[in-house]
Amino acid sequence: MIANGPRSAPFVFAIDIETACAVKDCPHYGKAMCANDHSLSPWHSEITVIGVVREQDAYASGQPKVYRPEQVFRGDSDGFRHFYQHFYALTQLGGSFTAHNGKFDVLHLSQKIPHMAQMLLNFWSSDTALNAFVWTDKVPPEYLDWYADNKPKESRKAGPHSLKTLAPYLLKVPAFWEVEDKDDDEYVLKDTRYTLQLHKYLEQHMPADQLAFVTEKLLPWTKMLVEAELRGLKLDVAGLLAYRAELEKTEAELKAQLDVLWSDAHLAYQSIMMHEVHKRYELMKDTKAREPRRQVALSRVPTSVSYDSPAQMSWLLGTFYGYDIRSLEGDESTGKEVLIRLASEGKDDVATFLKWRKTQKVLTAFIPSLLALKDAKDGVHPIYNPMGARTGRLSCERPNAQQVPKELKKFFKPLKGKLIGYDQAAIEAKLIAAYTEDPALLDVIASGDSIHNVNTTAFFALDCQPSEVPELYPRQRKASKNVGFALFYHAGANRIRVAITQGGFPISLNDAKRMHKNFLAKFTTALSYAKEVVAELEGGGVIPNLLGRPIKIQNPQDAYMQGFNTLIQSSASDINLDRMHSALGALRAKGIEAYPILTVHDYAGIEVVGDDVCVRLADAVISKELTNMSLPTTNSCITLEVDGGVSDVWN
DNA sequence: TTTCTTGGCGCG
DNA sequence: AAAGCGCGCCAAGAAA
Repeated sequence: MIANGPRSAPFVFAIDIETACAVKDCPHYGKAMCANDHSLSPWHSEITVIGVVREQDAYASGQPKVYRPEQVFRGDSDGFRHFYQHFYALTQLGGSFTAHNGKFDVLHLSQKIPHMAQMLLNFWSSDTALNAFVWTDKVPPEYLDWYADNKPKESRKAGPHSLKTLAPYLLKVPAFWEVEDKDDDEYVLKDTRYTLQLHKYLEQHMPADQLAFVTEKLLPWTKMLVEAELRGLKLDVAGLLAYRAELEKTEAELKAQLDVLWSDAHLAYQSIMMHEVHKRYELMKDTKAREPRRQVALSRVPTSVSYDSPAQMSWLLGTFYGYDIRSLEGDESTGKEVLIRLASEGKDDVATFLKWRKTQKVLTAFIPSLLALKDAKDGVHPIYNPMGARTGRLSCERPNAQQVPKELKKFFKPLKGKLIGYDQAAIEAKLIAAYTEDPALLDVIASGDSIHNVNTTAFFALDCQPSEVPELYPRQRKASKNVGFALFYHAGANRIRVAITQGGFPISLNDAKRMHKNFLAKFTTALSYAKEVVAELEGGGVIPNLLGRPIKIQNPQDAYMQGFNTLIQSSASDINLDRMHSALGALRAKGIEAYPILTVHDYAGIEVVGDDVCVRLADAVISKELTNMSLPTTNSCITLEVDGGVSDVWN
């Protein structure tokens, strides 16, 4: 079965897999569409079907093939073996493969057939979804609307980079949608065949530089992400549970305090609700049925205000206690901004509520999902999506490693080795400086100072040196830091007002306007360059970012707010991935056992397995590679710097 | 009953 | 005319 003959001309075949929920006690067990997303996770799913299609050409005798690999649903225990043999034979003939979002297929296949993992990465040569995502010539919105309107009710919506959208639009094949039962030869083969056709189409129609960015950069980075997902991290479950117990105690105490502080509000709320029930039932014609139903409704009236409900809290704080819950933007809200202001005005109940919210957030949004997502060995496998953000940044889910609170990071550990992690220092400031060559900004970078210090002197009209700010005006600096880089991206005076006020310096809008002026005067060059970028993008232009990713704003009206930010954000993100990828390559070239395990926008985390000497060497290699790039400017260049080091846990 | 939207908030 | 940008997850409430 394994071909030994001479290699034929290189060719591309397509693969596609379907998966189903394999969690026995999940209501969606066995289904392709699982509301709990089990079918999307290799640690909770089974592969039901694999489709393989190669082009029918001179050297091909290959028919489209379908494999049913797993015993659970089909009883075909030889499926994986047959798939492997076919795959191997194709690669021997000179084949490499394409897929639509191949990260999904490669991840699942690698997890189920570990000995194929390296081979899958080696022979994955094209990805139609990545290509379509990067391609600046998008499917027009009118087509997307038409497509959404004609979608059968039960099907999932097809996104702009979905095969279901791209194949009909670009290849002019009949429209098709996702089906409930994907465990079907025709369905899989249609997807696989269209993927192959789409691959050909995109190779022919995409600009060469855009295609090259995917092939040379984005695809290799994406392969690194597959490795990170497969490896994952280990949860310190005992530590996490202990911490949860602590938090639960705190939460209960805070809630008890609030219940007392607000007992009159709870009573009032209950009586209002009851009153409404009575009113509703007075209108009911059928007087015989009325009473029993009224009693049921009354018994269901909540006895207290729910602290989880923004609407109810708005009633409690705004209506009942008469607090001014208008945000600085002018609209009513129970968000942090308002609460911090009220607390600083001496409202102790609000201060307690703020603490409760913070505790509640960690207790509900993070800890339970981490415990639910862990695999049998306490492993968690954050899944990255290189197409998840318009800017080219990664998004991340199940769990989202990008939003783990600082306090929980220490419960994430590398599987076996040490975690060597580094942040890119001030990458956003450096990129703005490199792009705009603003003298003031270049100065800040060259002197190793922070933009926040300069902002502080500008905002508060201080006459000290920026470097003296942390020493002399720490509180002002903290407030200024709240503004961050927003002003480079067209934030206004009101944003300054909110940020500085939140930082403990209540200021008027006029104060903020003066601060804004000071800022604009300080960085005129940067801002005028940003303006040029915006003008180009507003005209529908394409600008390559620092790594060659083509940047285009689909809706030109958005270019004013998004344009410059997109250029900077995408560059920062791409630099981080590029450096991390390079670090990994350098480690492996030295024979060091290393795994990519974390990436968070400007942070790269690599697990290294080995003795102390090995880890020290790895640390040197990593910090060298992560900074092994300079941002060129006309007269000099800006070097990268990183903060971090070796640790047993994240952080 | 399920699905979608909103407000809120964690992170960069 | 005025506007920081980019995500995912949770609970409540509305819509279906």
